[in-house]
Amino acid sequence: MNKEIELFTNYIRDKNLKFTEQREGVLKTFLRSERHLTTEELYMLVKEKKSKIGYTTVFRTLKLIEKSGLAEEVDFGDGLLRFEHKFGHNHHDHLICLKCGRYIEVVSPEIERLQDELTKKYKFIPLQHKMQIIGISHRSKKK
Amino acid sequence: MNKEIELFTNYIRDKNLKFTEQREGVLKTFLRSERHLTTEELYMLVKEKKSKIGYTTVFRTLKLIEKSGLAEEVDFGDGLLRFEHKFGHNHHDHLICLKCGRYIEVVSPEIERLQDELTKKYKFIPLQHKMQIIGISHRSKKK
DNA sequence: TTCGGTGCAAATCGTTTGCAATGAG
DNA sequence: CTCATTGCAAACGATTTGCACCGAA
Repeated sequence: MNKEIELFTNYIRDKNLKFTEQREGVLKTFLRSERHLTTEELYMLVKEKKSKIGYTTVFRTLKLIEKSGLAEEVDFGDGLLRFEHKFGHNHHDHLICLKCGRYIEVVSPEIERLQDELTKKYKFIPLQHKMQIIGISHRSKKK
Repeated sequence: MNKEIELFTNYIRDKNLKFTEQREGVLKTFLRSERHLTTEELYMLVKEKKSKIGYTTVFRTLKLIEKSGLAEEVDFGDGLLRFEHKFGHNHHDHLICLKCGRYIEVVSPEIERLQDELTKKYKFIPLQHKMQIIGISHRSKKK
Protein backbone atom coordinates (compact mmCIF):
# COMPACT_ATOMS: atom_id res chain seq x y z
CA MET A 1 0.00 0.00 0.00
CA ASN A 2 2.92 2.38 0.58
CA LYS A 3 3.87 2.31 -3.07
CA GLU A 4 0.36 3.42 -3.99
CA ILE A 5 0.38 6.22 -1.44
CA GLU A 6 3.72 7.43 -2.75
CA LEU A 7 2.37 7.37 -6.27
CA PHE A 8 -0.59 9.46 -5.21
CA THR A 9 1.42 12.02 -3.26
CA ASN A 10 3.75 12.38 -6.23
CA TYR A 11 0.77 13.00 -8.45
CA ILE A 12 -0.56 15.56 -5.98
CA ARG A 13 2.77 17.37 -5.76
CA ASP A 14 3.22 17.33 -9.50
CA LYS A 15 -0.09 19.09 -10.02
CA ASN A 16 0.47 21.60 -7.23
CA LEU A 17 -2.39 20.15 -5.24
CA LYS A 18 -2.54 19.49 -1.51
CA PHE A 19 -2.35 16.28 0.42
CA THR A 20 -5.00 16.81 3.06
CA GLU A 21 -6.18 14.70 5.96
CA GLN A 22 -9.42 13.96 4.07
CA ARG A 23 -7.63 12.81 0.94
CA GLU A 24 -5.38 10.59 3.00
CA GLY A 25 -8.41 9.04 4.69
CA VAL A 26 -10.21 8.34 1.45
CA LEU A 27 -7.13 6.93 -0.24
CA LYS A 28 -6.21 4.58 2.62
CA THR A 29 -9.76 3.35 3.09
CA PHE A 30 -10.09 2.79 -0.63
CA LEU A 31 -6.81 0.87 -0.83
CA ARG A 32 -7.72 -1.29 2.14
CA SER A 33 -11.14 -2.23 0.78
CA GLU A 34 -11.38 -5.47 -1.10
CA ARG A 35 -14.78 -4.95 -2.68
CA HIS A 36 -15.87 -2.72 -5.54
CA LEU A 37 -17.25 0.02 -3.37
CA THR A 38 -19.74 2.64 -4.44
CA THR A 39 -19.02 6.27 -3.56
CA GLU A 40 -21.69 6.09 -0.86
CA GLU A 41 -20.20 2.95 0.69
CA LEU A 42 -16.74 4.41 0.76
CA TYR A 43 -18.13 7.60 2.26
CA MET A 44 -19.66 5.59 5.10
CA LEU A 45 -16.43 3.71 5.71
CA VAL A 46 -14.28 6.83 5.81
CA LYS A 47 -16.77 8.50 8.10
CA GLU A 48 -16.49 5.67 10.62
CA LYS A 49 -12.80 6.38 11.05
CA LYS A 50 -12.85 10.12 10.56
CA SER A 51 -16.11 11.80 11.45
CA LYS A 52 -15.14 15.04 9.73
CA ILE A 53 -15.68 14.42 6.05
CA GLY A 54 -18.43 15.17 3.53
CA TYR A 55 -19.80 13.04 0.74
CA THR A 56 -18.65 15.58 -1.85
CA THR A 57 -15.05 15.28 -0.75
CA VAL A 58 -15.12 11.50 -1.00
CA PHE A 59 -16.64 11.80 -4.45
CA ARG A 60 -14.08 14.32 -5.63
CA THR A 61 -11.19 12.43 -4.10
CA LEU A 62 -12.23 9.24 -5.86
CA LYS A 63 -12.20 11.10 -9.16
CA LEU A 64 -8.76 12.39 -8.26
CA ILE A 65 -7.52 8.91 -7.38
CA GLU A 66 -8.85 7.77 -10.72
CA LYS A 67 -6.95 10.51 -12.54
CA SER A 68 -3.78 9.56 -10.68
CA GLY A 69 -4.11 6.12 -12.25
CA LEU A 70 -4.78 4.18 -9.05
CA ALA A 71 -8.47 3.53 -9.59
CA GLU A 72 -10.88 2.79 -12.38
CA GLU A 73 -14.63 3.09 -12.62
CA VAL A 74 -16.54 -0.15 -13.00
CA ASP A 75 -20.16 -0.50 -14.00
CA PHE A 76 -22.13 -3.42 -12.64
CA GLY A 77 -25.24 -2.27 -14.45
CA ASP A 78 -27.13 -1.08 -11.39
CA GLY A 79 -26.58 2.58 -12.15
CA LEU A 80 -24.13 3.06 -9.29
CA LEU A 81 -20.63 4.45 -9.58
CA ARG A 82 -18.07 1.94 -8.37
CA PHE A 83 -14.32 1.99 -8.28
CA GLU A 84 -11.72 -0.73 -8.23
CA HIS A 85 -7.99 -0.73 -7.64
CA LYS A 86 -6.00 -0.41 -10.78
CA PHE A 87 -2.33 -0.27 -9.81
CA GLY A 88 -0.71 -3.67 -9.78
CA HIS A 89 -3.89 -5.32 -11.02
CA ASN A 90 -3.89 -6.79 -14.47
CA HIS A 91 -6.88 -6.72 -16.72
CA HIS A 92 -9.61 -9.05 -15.58
CA ASP A 93 -13.29 -9.75 -16.00
CA HIS A 94 -15.98 -10.21 -13.38
CA LEU A 95 -18.30 -12.89 -12.11
CA ILE A 96 -20.92 -10.94 -10.18
CA CYS A 97 -23.14 -12.64 -7.62
CA LEU A 98 -26.72 -11.41 -7.56
CA LYS A 99 -27.35 -12.68 -4.05
CA CYS A 100 -24.36 -11.55 -2.06
CA GLY A 101 -23.12 -8.71 -4.27
CA ARG A 102 -19.69 -10.28 -4.20
CA TYR A 103 -17.59 -10.42 -7.33
CA ILE A 104 -14.87 -12.75 -8.49
CA GLU A 105 -12.12 -11.39 -10.69
CA VAL A 106 -11.20 -13.78 -13.45
CA VAL A 107 -8.80 -13.89 -16.35
CA SER A 108 -8.98 -16.08 -19.39
CA PRO A 109 -6.19 -15.61 -21.90
CA GLU A 110 -8.09 -17.71 -24.44
CA ILE A 111 -11.09 -15.42 -24.26
CA GLU A 112 -8.82 -12.40 -24.65
CA ARG A 113 -7.31 -13.99 -27.72
CA LEU A 114 -10.71 -14.74 -29.24
CA GLN A 115 -11.79 -11.17 -28.56
CA ASP A 116 -8.80 -9.95 -30.53
CA GLU A 117 -9.74 -12.23 -33.40
CA LEU A 118 -13.28 -10.89 -33.34
CA THR A 119 -12.16 -7.27 -33.58
CA LYS A 120 -9.77 -8.10 -36.42
CA LYS A 121 -12.57 -9.80 -38.30
CA TYR A 122 -14.66 -6.64 -38.08
CA LYS A 123 -11.73 -4.25 -38.60
CA PHE A 124 -12.58 -2.74 -35.25
CA ILE A 125 -9.96 -0.95 -33.12
CA PRO A 126 -10.52 -2.14 -29.54
CA LEU A 127 -9.85 0.40 -26.81
CA GLN A 128 -11.23 -1.47 -23.85
CA HIS A 129 -13.55 -4.32 -23.18
CA LYS A 130 -15.79 -5.54 -20.44
CA MET A 131 -17.07 -8.97 -19.72
CA GLN A 132 -19.37 -9.76 -16.87
CA ILE A 133 -21.07 -12.97 -15.95
CA ILE A 134 -23.98 -12.42 -13.60
CA GLY A 135 -25.28 -15.30 -11.52
CA ILE A 136 -25.14 -17.03 -8.17
CA SER A 137 -21.86 -17.70 -6.42
CA HIS A 138 -20.87 -20.98 -4.81
CA ARG A 139 -21.20 -19.48 -1.34
CA SER A 140 -24.71 -18.14 -1.90
CA LYS A 141 -26.07 -21.33 -3.46
CA LYS A 142 -26.79 -23.07 -0.16
CA LYS A 143 -28.73 -20.22 1.38
CA MET B 1 -42.74 -7.41 -38.09
CA ASN B 2 -46.32 -8.70 -38.20
CA LYS B 3 -45.46 -11.68 -36.07
CA GLU B 4 -44.09 -9.35 -33.38
CA ILE B 5 -47.16 -7.14 -33.49
CA GLU B 6 -49.40 -10.16 -33.14
CA LEU B 7 -47.36 -11.37 -30.21
CA PHE B 8 -47.75 -7.99 -28.54
CA THR B 9 -51.49 -7.69 -29.13
CA ASN B 10 -51.95 -11.19 -27.76
CA TYR B 11 -50.01 -10.20 -24.67
CA ILE B 12 -52.14 -7.06 -24.32
CA ARG B 13 -55.40 -8.97 -24.67
CA ASP B 14 -54.26 -11.64 -22.27
CA LYS B 15 -53.61 -9.06 -19.56
CA ASN B 16 -56.84 -7.16 -20.19
CA LEU B 17 -54.93 -4.12 -21.33
CA LYS B 18 -55.69 -1.85 -24.26
CA PHE B 19 -54.05 -1.53 -27.62
CA THR B 20 -53.97 2.21 -28.12
CA GLU B 21 -52.76 4.35 -30.97
CA GLN B 22 -49.78 5.45 -28.86
CA ARG B 23 -48.73 1.91 -28.08
CA GLU B 24 -49.00 0.98 -31.71
CA GLY B 25 -46.79 3.93 -32.67
CA VAL B 26 -44.12 3.09 -30.11
CA LEU B 27 -44.09 -0.60 -30.99
CA LYS B 28 -43.84 -0.05 -34.75
CA THR B 29 -41.15 2.60 -34.44
CA PHE B 30 -39.21 0.39 -32.06
CA LEU B 31 -39.44 -2.62 -34.35
CA ARG B 32 -38.35 -0.59 -37.35
CA SER B 33 -35.31 0.89 -35.63
CA GLU B 34 -32.03 -0.84 -36.19
CA ARG B 35 -30.02 0.85 -33.47
CA HIS B 36 -30.09 0.41 -29.70
CA LEU B 37 -32.23 3.43 -29.02
CA THR B 38 -32.51 5.23 -25.73
CA THR B 39 -35.97 6.10 -24.44
CA GLU B 40 -35.38 9.71 -25.40
CA GLU B 41 -34.33 8.83 -28.94
CA LEU B 42 -37.35 6.64 -29.47
CA TYR B 43 -39.57 9.35 -28.04
CA MET B 44 -38.22 11.79 -30.62
CA LEU B 45 -38.75 9.31 -33.45
CA VAL B 46 -42.33 8.49 -32.47
CA LYS B 47 -43.09 12.17 -32.08
CA GLU B 48 -41.98 12.86 -35.65
CA LYS B 49 -44.67 10.53 -36.95
CA LYS B 50 -47.33 11.16 -34.36
CA SER B 51 -47.16 14.54 -32.69
CA LYS B 52 -49.53 13.52 -29.90
CA ILE B 53 -47.43 11.46 -27.51
CA GLY B 54 -45.63 12.14 -24.24
CA TYR B 55 -42.27 10.91 -23.05
CA THR B 56 -43.89 9.04 -20.19
CA THR B 57 -46.00 6.98 -22.54
CA VAL B 58 -42.99 5.97 -24.60
CA PHE B 59 -41.16 5.04 -21.42
CA ARG B 60 -44.02 2.97 -20.07
CA THR B 61 -44.72 1.33 -23.41
CA LEU B 62 -41.09 0.27 -23.72
CA LYS B 63 -41.32 -1.38 -20.30
CA LEU B 64 -44.49 -3.08 -21.48
CA ILE B 65 -42.84 -4.29 -24.68
CA GLU B 66 -40.04 -5.62 -22.52
CA LYS B 67 -42.49 -7.53 -20.35
CA SER B 68 -44.14 -8.95 -23.43
CA GLY B 69 -40.78 -10.50 -24.29
CA LEU B 70 -40.09 -8.47 -27.42
CA ALA B 71 -37.42 -6.20 -25.99
CA GLU B 72 -34.55 -6.31 -23.57
CA GLU B 73 -32.69 -3.57 -21.75
CA VAL B 74 -29.05 -3.13 -22.69
CA ASP B 75 -26.48 -1.13 -20.78
CA PHE B 76 -23.69 0.55 -22.72
CA GLY B 77 -22.25 1.97 -19.53
CA ASP B 78 -23.26 5.57 -20.16
CA GLY B 79 -26.09 5.53 -17.66
CA LEU B 80 -28.78 5.59 -20.34
CA LEU B 81 -31.61 3.13 -20.69
CA ARG B 82 -31.50 1.39 -24.05
CA PHE B 83 -33.58 -1.37 -25.55
CA GLU B 84 -32.90 -3.91 -28.21
CA HIS B 85 -35.11 -6.34 -30.09
CA LYS B 86 -35.30 -9.70 -28.48
CA PHE B 87 -37.72 -11.80 -30.48
CA GLY B 88 -35.96 -13.80 -33.15
CA HIS B 89 -32.55 -12.57 -32.04
CA ASN B 90 -30.15 -15.01 -30.52
CA HIS B 91 -27.77 -14.13 -27.75
CA HIS B 92 -24.97 -11.89 -28.94
CA ASP B 93 -22.31 -9.53 -27.67
CA HIS B 94 -21.51 -5.98 -28.75
CA LEU B 95 -18.74 -4.05 -30.38
CA ILE B 96 -19.54 -0.43 -29.54
CA CYS B 97 -18.04 2.43 -31.52
CA LEU B 98 -17.12 5.46 -29.44
CA LYS B 99 -17.14 7.81 -32.41
CA CYS B 100 -20.35 7.02 -34.25
CA GLY B 101 -22.32 5.36 -31.46
CA ARG B 102 -22.93 2.45 -33.76
CA TYR B 103 -22.76 -1.10 -32.47
CA ILE B 104 -22.00 -4.39 -34.13
CA GLU B 105 -23.67 -7.51 -32.81
CA VAL B 106 -21.31 -10.44 -32.71
CA VAL B 107 -21.43 -14.05 -31.65
CA SER B 108 -18.52 -16.28 -30.81
CA PRO B 109 -19.41 -19.83 -29.83
CA GLU B 110 -15.84 -20.40 -28.64
CA ILE B 111 -16.06 -17.50 -26.24
CA GLU B 112 -19.40 -18.78 -24.97
CA ARG B 113 -17.84 -22.17 -24.36
CA LEU B 114 -14.88 -20.68 -22.50
CA GLN B 115 -17.26 -18.64 -20.37
CA ASP B 116 -19.03 -21.84 -19.39
CA GLU B 117 -15.71 -23.38 -18.45
CA LEU B 118 -14.88 -20.36 -16.32
CA THR B 119 -18.10 -20.55 -14.35
CA LYS B 120 -17.67 -24.28 -13.79
CA LYS B 121 -14.19 -23.69 -12.47
CA TYR B 122 -15.56 -21.26 -9.91
CA LYS B 123 -18.72 -23.29 -9.19
CA PHE B 124 -20.70 -20.26 -10.27
CA ILE B 125 -24.25 -20.53 -11.65
CA PRO B 126 -24.42 -18.20 -14.64
CA LEU B 127 -27.73 -16.45 -15.25
CA GLN B 128 -26.71 -13.99 -17.92
CA HIS B 129 -23.58 -12.45 -19.26
CA LYS B 130 -22.51 -9.37 -21.07
CA MET B 131 -19.49 -8.75 -23.17
CA GLN B 132 -18.75 -5.44 -24.79
CA ILE B 133 -15.75 -4.30 -26.73
CA ILE B 134 -15.51 -0.54 -26.91
CA GLY B 135 -13.42 1.10 -29.60
CA ILE B 136 -13.46 2.63 -33.05
CA SER B 137 -15.35 1.07 -35.91
CA HIS B 138 -13.98 0.57 -39.41
CA ARG B 139 -16.26 3.29 -40.78
CA SER B 140 -15.20 5.90 -38.24
CA LYS B 141 -11.48 5.26 -38.58
CA LYS B 142 -11.02 7.43 -41.64
CA LYS B 143 -12.67 10.50 -40.21
C1' DT C 1 -0.60 35.04 2.66
C1' DT C 2 -2.21 32.55 -1.18
C1' DC C 3 -4.64 29.38 -3.71
C1' DG C 4 -6.51 24.98 -3.52
C1' DG C 5 -9.79 22.11 -0.48
C1' DT C 6 -14.00 21.39 1.95
C1' DG C 7 -18.79 20.62 2.56
C1' DC C 8 -23.27 22.40 2.57
C1' DA C 9 -26.96 23.31 -0.37
C1' DA C 10 -28.63 23.46 -4.61
C1' DA C 11 -28.51 22.13 -9.72
C1' DT C 12 -28.60 18.53 -12.84
C1' DC C 13 -29.97 14.56 -15.43
C1' DG C 14 -32.28 10.46 -16.46
C1' DT C 15 -35.84 7.52 -14.57
C1' DT C 16 -40.13 6.82 -12.24
C1' DT C 17 -44.70 7.97 -10.08
C1' DG C 18 -49.24 10.61 -8.63
C1' DC C 19 -53.13 12.23 -10.37
C1' DA C 20 -56.90 14.33 -12.98
C1' DA C 21 -58.58 14.11 -17.46
C1' DT C 22 -59.24 11.01 -21.49
C1' DG C 23 -60.67 7.18 -24.22
C1' DA C 24 -60.79 2.00 -25.46
C1' DG C 25 -63.56 -1.95 -24.89
C1' DC D 1 -70.14 2.86 -18.23
C1' DT D 2 -65.83 1.24 -16.40
C1' DC D 3 -61.33 0.89 -15.76
C1' DA D 4 -56.87 1.24 -18.13
C1' DT D 5 -54.15 4.90 -20.40
C1' DT D 6 -52.25 9.29 -21.03
C1' DG D 7 -49.20 13.10 -20.08
C1' DC D 8 -48.17 16.83 -17.24
C1' DA D 9 -45.80 17.95 -13.24
C1' DA D 10 -43.53 16.61 -9.60
C1' DA D 11 -40.71 13.01 -6.93
C1' DC D 12 -36.74 10.47 -7.01
C1' DG D 13 -31.84 8.90 -6.55
C1' DA D 14 -27.44 9.41 -7.82
C1' DT D 15 -24.00 12.52 -9.60
C1' DT D 16 -22.12 17.02 -10.11
C1' DT D 17 -21.41 22.05 -9.21
C1' DG D 18 -21.47 26.96 -6.89
C1' DC D 19 -19.87 29.30 -3.34
C1' DA D 20 -18.32 31.06 1.11
C1' DC D 21 -15.34 29.60 4.54
C1' DC D 22 -11.15 26.88 5.81
C1' DG D 23 -6.43 25.37 5.88
C1' DA D 24 -1.93 23.33 3.69
C1' DA D 25 2.21 25.01 1.83
